Amino acid sequence: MTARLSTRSSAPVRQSSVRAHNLALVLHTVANSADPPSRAAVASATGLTRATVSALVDDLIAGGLLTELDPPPRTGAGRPAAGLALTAAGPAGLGLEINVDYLAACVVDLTGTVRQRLTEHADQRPAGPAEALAALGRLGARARLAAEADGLVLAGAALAVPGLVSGDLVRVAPNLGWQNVDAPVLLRGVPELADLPVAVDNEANLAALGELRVAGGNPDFLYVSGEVGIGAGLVIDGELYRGVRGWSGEIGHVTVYPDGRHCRCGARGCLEQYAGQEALAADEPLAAAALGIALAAVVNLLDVPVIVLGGAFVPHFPRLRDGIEAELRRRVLTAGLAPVTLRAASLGADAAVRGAADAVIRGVRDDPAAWLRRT
Amino acid sequence: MTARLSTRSSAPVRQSSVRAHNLALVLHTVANSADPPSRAAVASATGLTRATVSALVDDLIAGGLLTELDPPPRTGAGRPAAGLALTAAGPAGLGLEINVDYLAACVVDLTGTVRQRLTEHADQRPAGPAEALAALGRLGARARLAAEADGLVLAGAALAVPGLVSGDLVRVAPNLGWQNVDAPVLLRGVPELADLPVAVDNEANLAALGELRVAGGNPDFLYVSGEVGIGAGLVIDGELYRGVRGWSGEIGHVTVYPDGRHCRCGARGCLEQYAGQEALAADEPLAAAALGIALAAVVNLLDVPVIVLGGAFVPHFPRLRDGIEAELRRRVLTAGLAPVTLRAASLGADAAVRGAADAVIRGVRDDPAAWLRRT
DNA sequence: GCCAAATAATTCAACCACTAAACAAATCGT
DNA sequence: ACGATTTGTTTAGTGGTTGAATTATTTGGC
Repeated sequence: MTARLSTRSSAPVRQSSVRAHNLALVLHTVANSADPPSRAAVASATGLTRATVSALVDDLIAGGLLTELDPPPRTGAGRPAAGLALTAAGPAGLGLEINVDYLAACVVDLTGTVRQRLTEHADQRPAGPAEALAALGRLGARARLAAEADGLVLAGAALAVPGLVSGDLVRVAPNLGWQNVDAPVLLRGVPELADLPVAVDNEANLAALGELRVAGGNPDFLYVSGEVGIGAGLVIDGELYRGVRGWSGEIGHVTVYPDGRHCRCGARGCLEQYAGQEALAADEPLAAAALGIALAAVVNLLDVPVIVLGGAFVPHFPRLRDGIEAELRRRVLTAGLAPVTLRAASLGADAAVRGAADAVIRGVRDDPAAWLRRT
Repeated sequence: MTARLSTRSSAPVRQSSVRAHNLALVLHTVANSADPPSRAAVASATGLTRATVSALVDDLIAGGLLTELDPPPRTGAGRPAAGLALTAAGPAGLGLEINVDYLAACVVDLTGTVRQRLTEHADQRPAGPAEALAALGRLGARARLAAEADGLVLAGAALAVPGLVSGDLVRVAPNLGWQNVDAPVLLRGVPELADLPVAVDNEANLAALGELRVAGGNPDFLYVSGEVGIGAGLVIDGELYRGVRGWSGEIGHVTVYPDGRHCRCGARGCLEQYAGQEALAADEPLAAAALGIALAAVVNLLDVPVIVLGGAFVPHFPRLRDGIEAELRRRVLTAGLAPVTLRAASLGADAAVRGAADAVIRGVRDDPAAWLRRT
């Protein structure tokens, strides 16, 4: 079975694209193998010939993305295989997060291991964007130095923000009081980060990516993040769905009770009013029902088989679970055909920073050819 | 700019995949050009060289997908260009639709022109699946014969059903009273259709595809179909999103009033109870508000910029518009940043059959290499 | 009327990436 | 010690794209 290339892309395909794709394919295969696979194992897993895999692996080793393991795992007859693994001392991603009451930075290497982790607790609202991001940049610079001392090379950075992001611009971050902030420029004002490409994304989106990495299992789920507001990251087929303008996942403002409580967004009956952090802290009895109603809408619309509750929902999960599941059973049309799985996130408060760092190395994994070209 | 091949596909890529992709690229370029383009124009539009385009075009002409226009459009100095266009007498798609009170068949050629159109009005519920599909098959056979008399060759058929479909199986079609019907097998029971590949999909999904073709413009929209029930087809980046199990788009059972009217699905307050065909016919005052609440949820979750109301909503659109838009302005978080466009469908009752036929030729357009290989 | 300029399309050598098959290397079992 | 077995590399061959040169066909100036 040969691949159907995505038709929508209106760019021509050359031989070099074939190589780029197959490099990524080999890298993914190695990354997703339980044990370090041999070149031959990769070949049979991918459908490429051993000759091709050898050539690709040579490139990946030369580029510092793969390593040949020293003590070859020996099994049965035949020439012993050389095990392949992702390089730990290669490209790494810098994750950054700003939120109402803390800053965080985190470095993750190609294998997904967290190599550095720094946090700074302080109210970020009074400082304003320029100052807060400068402080975050300094935190990131410290993490970078420490990581580079370990032999890592940063491939880029990603910033998690609690707000709406278009492209690289933070359009609105209500809880920070920000509007139209060009975060990458401000971050790169810190000299030690000046050379890094910086991406910006919504906090819930990146947290969802973090959960995807850790959960490992299902590549289709909705991650619901309970912070001051409620946001959601939708992962479809292992890929984050950001929406046309990048403003998807605003589940906190889905209407659950049309004539209900007034919300700070101007509407009435938003989910946030019944299941936001304040409502949860007040032991709000309607929280589970409200969540169930909103989540049932998501499942009816999108046929998502798994829902992951993260952030502030995690400690409340045991209390909320039954109520949510009851509403899902009742309100999801296809509940009888296949149940919806509900679970708590496995990552805690650092899901977003970690997801941000993950997003960077995911970029390297998905397009290793770009990394090899870099020199 | 060379293409980033989709990384998710875990299949290897060979040179033949490159050709397959570039064949599709050339075909799309010709299809989307206002005037019949020359090979040179296609080359500069795609980024391929003229040599490559010539070779690809030769294949497409030999395979009957493209035609060289006879009277070459002359412009300025230089050798006159040979205009390229999709072949009208080439592969065509057979669309089939079964609904509560009618059967329909329709043949669309590669250029998107409807070449045959047959309808049969009758209540399909008493007959049962086997008989209803046999009747539909006979209707399709008549359309096929007429089309083949015009020199068309059917590339396949697609069937639109008002119900939940997994793979090729109709799991539930409540309004028809069907359960677990293997529609392709029953349809191919009609000898004249025995050789056709038959795909099955939800009626709203296919109607959305039909609308995509006709609308031409925006490749991101939600199509909401008001039939006996309310379904929705979500088109993202020109591609239909079907959900993990194919059960997306059940907007009719999104909750709008949690303690509202009882719905036949067992839940309370479903949209269908306030904006279904019956409610519309009864001049239901809550219809616009209910639609607005449900649609706002979709936009908050998915950031869809355009909503198209089709089916039974079309005649009621002028009456509903203001009410829906008011709710959207109020309840969509990003309404202030960019408005949501609401419009009535441009296709009428035949959207689904037509979309079904379109889906078939879309398959040919997206993978012309498969068609060329067929012989 | 003829030649130059211009544009379209084709031809051909070179290149790149993959395949298939033969070959080399390294181990196990007897 | 030797064959069986499996891994990894080498080499020739194939398919597909590129780029430059070539051929084809028109317009416009003199």
